[in-house]
Amino acid sequence: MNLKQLSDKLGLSQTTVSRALNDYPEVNEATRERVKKAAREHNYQPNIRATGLATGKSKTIGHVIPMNSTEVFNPIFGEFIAGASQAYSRCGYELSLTMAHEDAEESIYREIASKGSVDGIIVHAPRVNDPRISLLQELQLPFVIHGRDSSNETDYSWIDMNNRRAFFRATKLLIDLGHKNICLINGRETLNFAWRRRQGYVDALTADHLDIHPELMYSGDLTEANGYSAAASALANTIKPTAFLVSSYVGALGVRRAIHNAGLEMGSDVSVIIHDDELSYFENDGDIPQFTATRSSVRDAGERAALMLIDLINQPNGAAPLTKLLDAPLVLGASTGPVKK
Amino acid sequence: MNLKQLSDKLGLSQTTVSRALNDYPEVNEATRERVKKAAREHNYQPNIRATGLATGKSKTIGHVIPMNSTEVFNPIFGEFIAGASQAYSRCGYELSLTMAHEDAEESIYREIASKGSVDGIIVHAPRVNDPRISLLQELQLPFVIHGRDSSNETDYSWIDMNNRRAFFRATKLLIDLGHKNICLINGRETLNFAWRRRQGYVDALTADHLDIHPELMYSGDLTEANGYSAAASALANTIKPTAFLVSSYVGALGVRRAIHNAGLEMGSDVSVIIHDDELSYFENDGDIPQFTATRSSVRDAGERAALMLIDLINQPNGAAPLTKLLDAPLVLGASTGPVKK
DNA sequence: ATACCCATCCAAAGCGCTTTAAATTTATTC
DNA sequence: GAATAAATTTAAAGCGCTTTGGATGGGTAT
Repeated sequence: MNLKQLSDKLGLSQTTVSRALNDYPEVNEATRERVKKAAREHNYQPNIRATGLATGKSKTIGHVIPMNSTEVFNPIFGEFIAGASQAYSRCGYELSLTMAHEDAEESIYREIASKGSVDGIIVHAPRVNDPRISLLQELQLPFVIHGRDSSNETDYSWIDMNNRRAFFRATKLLIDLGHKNICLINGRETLNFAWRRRQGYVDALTADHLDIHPELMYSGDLTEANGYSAAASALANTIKPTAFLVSSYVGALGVRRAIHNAGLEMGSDVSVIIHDDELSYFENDGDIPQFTATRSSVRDAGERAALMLIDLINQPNGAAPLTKLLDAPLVLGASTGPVKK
Repeated sequence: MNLKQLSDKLGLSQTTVSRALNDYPEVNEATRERVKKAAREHNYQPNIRATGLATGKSKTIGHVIPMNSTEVFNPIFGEFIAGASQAYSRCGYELSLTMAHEDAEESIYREIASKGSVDGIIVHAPRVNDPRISLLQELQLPFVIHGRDSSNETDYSWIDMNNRRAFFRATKLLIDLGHKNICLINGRETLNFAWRRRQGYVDALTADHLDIHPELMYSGDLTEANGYSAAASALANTIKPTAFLVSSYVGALGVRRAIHNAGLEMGSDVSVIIHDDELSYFENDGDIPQFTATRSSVRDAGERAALMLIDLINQPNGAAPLTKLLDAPLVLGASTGPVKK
């Protein structure tokens, strides 16, 4: 069923039917009701490509997920997108997903822009000194970044949590508990979020005049396996950590395994603080959460980011960039305690 | 830059330019080269909506992810989609993602179909007696299911692993090791895959004339937390299990925690076999994998499913359904051993 | 009754592409 | 060299929608 068929059936012009359905004022209320009823009955849906052609809008938002050579698909992306899609379905947008391998990244973004299949895009996992920002500015495609690029001074829209601050506070807590050898098991530090978390960690140690040991700092894709091997090798180190600061729940599961394997108890022998993105598969709550954590819902961030982008798209051109900084409170769980003498 | 501008610049008709770019035979080779060169230089990309309107194809595949009230986003979906998207980018397709809440499921599928925004869809997480199959058949939209509905006798395209067989073999291995009280920690058994896995488990017990204890069978979203609480309560049971069969790696991480918390050692005190979907965040390999597992790559399944669907779309109508059954070999790891007397 | 105003509704153009039907040019045959 | 066939190219229609620029007609003021 298309517009023509529907309007023929109603004995009206396509113009009137189209206007009735899109709530234009210049159509009689009785007519509008009649049209809407018929549309419902015949299950009429305007062809999205035709609408797109006519309006120049696609009502589609692109999400571009960077893939590096390790080919790891981070569950965080899924959770963020689940949040975003709630906003999309409320606002009548569709979601188009693209995986962009690092080596072809620029051409992928250019192609998306020139193909005109999306009205805007969400940029995931910004790096330190990320070339995508200026590229997208050049391409004139509205975008919102999940995260920031601290090294970029230009104006752009982003939503992020306060990574530096969160890890500063987490480190401070461990220091206050008497820990001196605190091992940081971080995400890839070419990524901006990880870089800022490390800053928070370093700043807190510095503030308390504690030594910074490079051999206590790990960085990489935070898989369970990597969390395990980082923690295992840290525990075998000459400078033996009494506490771990882990950038993700999943990585912390590996850390927990390493701690157990070393015959130690988490919470008493060794303290652990994680950052908890509140992934639905990895809830860390309850009366006493398993892990002490800085906490910030990535699903919520996804929903907010989507709404910001939709705002951006609907604003007249040259709109001021939107930004949102989320706080990640520190939640006490069972995995931290005073250092053992 | 659009077709008209490009052809004006070249002094050719739109027809010829379009044909040159789409490799139609009726255009002079020299002309074709000239056109392609110009297109490259001006970074011309045909407008996808216009192409779609003209051809009636959208070159887009829809993935519809079911969301139930627990709002859990399974990492498996992400991994499957990562695989599928490889096929899409090779074949020039886009990927459109929709989250479908259970209560509005039918209308969402209907809307997708009538809006015509996709050429076909991938159906995730089929249930036992899944109404979506007949719905999609009625809607005449090509589709491939990741999984099957064993209760549906009609012909449709699917890709699945041999769930029953895999869990039969896994159970058999545990029985051979002397285990009698084997606890099944399964996914939601309204989902077909989980239902079939349970069949395999029950069949193996039955084949060896072992008792089937309902209190040794758990079913639910296989999160870490649920895996933990299921295993913890099983271990506190009067019929104390000496082995666990866990439907996912993530769930098994919770089971592992429960085992440790009970002061037991995995592999010696308690055996565990999991199903390993080879999620990139949860590798279970190495010389001796952490867990003994039935193994099947869900990313690979995603890629195959995508190719199947593209085949289906490009075949003349009334094409025979495509099906693919993947085997899930049993891989020995460190988590299994003979029962302790 | 006349002029003017709204409230409604409609015909047709246009979005950027593909494809049919036809025209034009070039090559081949006798 | 005329007739015919083959190779190229083009004009124009059409995909399904929105939107511009009128029509149409009843209501109101004069």
